[in-house]
Amino acid sequence: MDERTAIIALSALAQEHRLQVFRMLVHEGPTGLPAGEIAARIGAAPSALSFHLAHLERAGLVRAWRVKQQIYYAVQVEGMRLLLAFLTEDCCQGQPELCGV
Amino acid sequence: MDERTAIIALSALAQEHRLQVFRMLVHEGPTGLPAGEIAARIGAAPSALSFHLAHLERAGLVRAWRVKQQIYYAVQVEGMRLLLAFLTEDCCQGQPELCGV
DNA sequence: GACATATTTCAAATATTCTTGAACTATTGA
DNA sequence: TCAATAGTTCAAGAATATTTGAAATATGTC
Repeated sequence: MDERTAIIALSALAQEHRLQVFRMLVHEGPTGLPAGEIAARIGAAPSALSFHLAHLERAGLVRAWRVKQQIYYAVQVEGMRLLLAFLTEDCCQGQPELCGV
Repeated sequence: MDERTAIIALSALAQEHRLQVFRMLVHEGPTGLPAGEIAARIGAAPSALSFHLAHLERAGLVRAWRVKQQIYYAVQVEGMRLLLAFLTEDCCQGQPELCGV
């Protein structure tokens, strides 16, 4: 992961509604939830939610697929994993015992 | 960690200069670097850097201490650890094998 | 005390992000 | 084909965040 991508992912998570959505999807796992159900649970307008889901998807943190009229969203674990790895990369000049990560 | 705190930490990292500073400090480890050295390395104005360092400190991601006229900054690993734990909390309804984290 | 150095604070200007509501697209079922 | 359902897109306005430069603070040195 490069810095630009990491900022897209971090800014995707650094917003109240999107963080709630992300955590909801992390909790749900691979089954995912349809957009409308997510909007109802966090109490957001459909268009606002669509904006937020697009940000999370662009960041590689969630993926989407259609089932009949509904669009399901689920967490994309690989994206999360890459982000966490990027943040802890090269910790303490390669001597992680120094900082305990 | 609660949601509010997580958003402060994530938005601290979701900015080009601050992410550069954070990664620089992760790399340096507990020794840290003085504010002026950080500003010089990323090419930011002192007042802008001060603003960013304050954001990172408020987020609990770095800590600061004075040595003569200089103020040193170093990564605060516990803050980073708490954030990463928060993001992966309750993954897949407690069945992490479902999503491979 | 006077000056130099390192950094922070503040207010204004600028830039970016978020919300809203209306219009639009895609899919389904009668 | 028509109407209903589920979501998305768009443009405008509102809210937030960032940069800038000047002034202020804190510490150390002569």
